[in-house]
Amino acid sequence: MSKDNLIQIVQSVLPMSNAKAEQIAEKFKRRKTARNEYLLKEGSVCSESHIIEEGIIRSYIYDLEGIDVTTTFCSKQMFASDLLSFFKRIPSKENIQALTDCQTWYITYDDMQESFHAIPEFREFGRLNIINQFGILQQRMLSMLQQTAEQRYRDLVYANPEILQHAPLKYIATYLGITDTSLSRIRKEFVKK
Amino acid sequence: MSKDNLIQIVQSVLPMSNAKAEQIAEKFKRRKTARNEYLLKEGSVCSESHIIEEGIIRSYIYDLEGIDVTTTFCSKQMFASDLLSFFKRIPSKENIQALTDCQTWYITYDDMQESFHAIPEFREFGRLNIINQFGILQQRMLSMLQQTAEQRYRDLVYANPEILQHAPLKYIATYLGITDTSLSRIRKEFVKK
DNA sequence: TCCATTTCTTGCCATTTGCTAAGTGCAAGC
DNA sequence: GCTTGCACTTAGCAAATGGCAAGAAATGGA
Repeated sequence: MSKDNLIQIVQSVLPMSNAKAEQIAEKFKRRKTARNEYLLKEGSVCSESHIIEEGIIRSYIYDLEGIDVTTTFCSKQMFASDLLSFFKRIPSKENIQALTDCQTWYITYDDMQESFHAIPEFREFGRLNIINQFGILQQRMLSMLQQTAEQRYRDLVYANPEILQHAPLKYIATYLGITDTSLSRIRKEFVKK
Repeated sequence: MSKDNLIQIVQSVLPMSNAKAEQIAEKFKRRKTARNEYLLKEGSVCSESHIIEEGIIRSYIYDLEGIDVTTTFCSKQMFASDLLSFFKRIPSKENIQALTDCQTWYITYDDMQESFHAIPEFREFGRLNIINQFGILQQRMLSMLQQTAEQRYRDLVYANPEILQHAPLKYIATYLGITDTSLSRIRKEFVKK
């Protein structure tokens, strides 16, 4: 029930003294979210940024034809929020939903903003988090440019096996940019090997 | 030769007084880069972040098979740098090269860092820039997930026609995630319509 | 100007992926 | 037990894309 986990996560993003890490961790509050509940619904401004302590979260949007497209899966120690909505204070196009029961640590925009200007280490911490998110997305973009759907599926299986256990196939398919039919075929081949 | 252009760009990212915008613009220096010259080579730490006043820039990396993959095209008013390398002070995997003669405004890491902690408006400006880059990448990821190569090409033609005029087909192809052969065929169909 | 190189197009065929529809298995609720 | 809905698989065919190779067109240097 202590914030030790959170403090460790903070220090893994940016090494700093325990005292400073505790000061930053103080700004976060805990929340439990039940399976299928939403952390954010499209149309509202994202006012909380979550760090996941336990559970699996999925973000998705509806495209022009009203089809649901998975934009992100998040699991332990990852950040879940719509950065664009959170920092620019604009309505979100994303839906963020718990795929399993979740425990998260979250900070509100107002608290973040206050700490951002008041605490130099928080500034660095915050900026680094955004940069890390950018790096993750950049890596994923590269995989879209270079790799086949099967390779992307293979990578996901090795990197985040727990996601596979909790997300239905159709969610994984849109995350990989293919149809559920194709993913089913890929998975069939994958089992053979 | 004045910094008026730059000041306008700063204010378009984050509305602020002329005085503040000038203060931020003061931190940037001008550079001319000749066609084919590099703003960054892989292996070195990115120590300058550029805003393009004139010209076209391409970023690319070599994948595992040594094939060159275009990660970004940048044109007027866009930002060119390897954010991961710039902010995390790690060696870059990217190469950033001028496709045409360019004029850019750039800020060094040290100057950025100093202003980031000293000037509240600069903090907001800097953070917003990263967020905007993130948003651009997110949008592009969506297009990879939902759209066909032809749709992506079509969007690029309308959004950045000047890139098409200066980048050879093979660069555009890897940017879109397809082969140059396929892009040639897509382009052929495109002309018909 | 001429040559060499690069860029782009095209054809042929293989592979991947999409689309539609049917069928199976499973779990929840009546 | 039965129905219903959902998740997943499978099949057949169509469309998109890739791989390779040849040749045309454009470019850049000497």
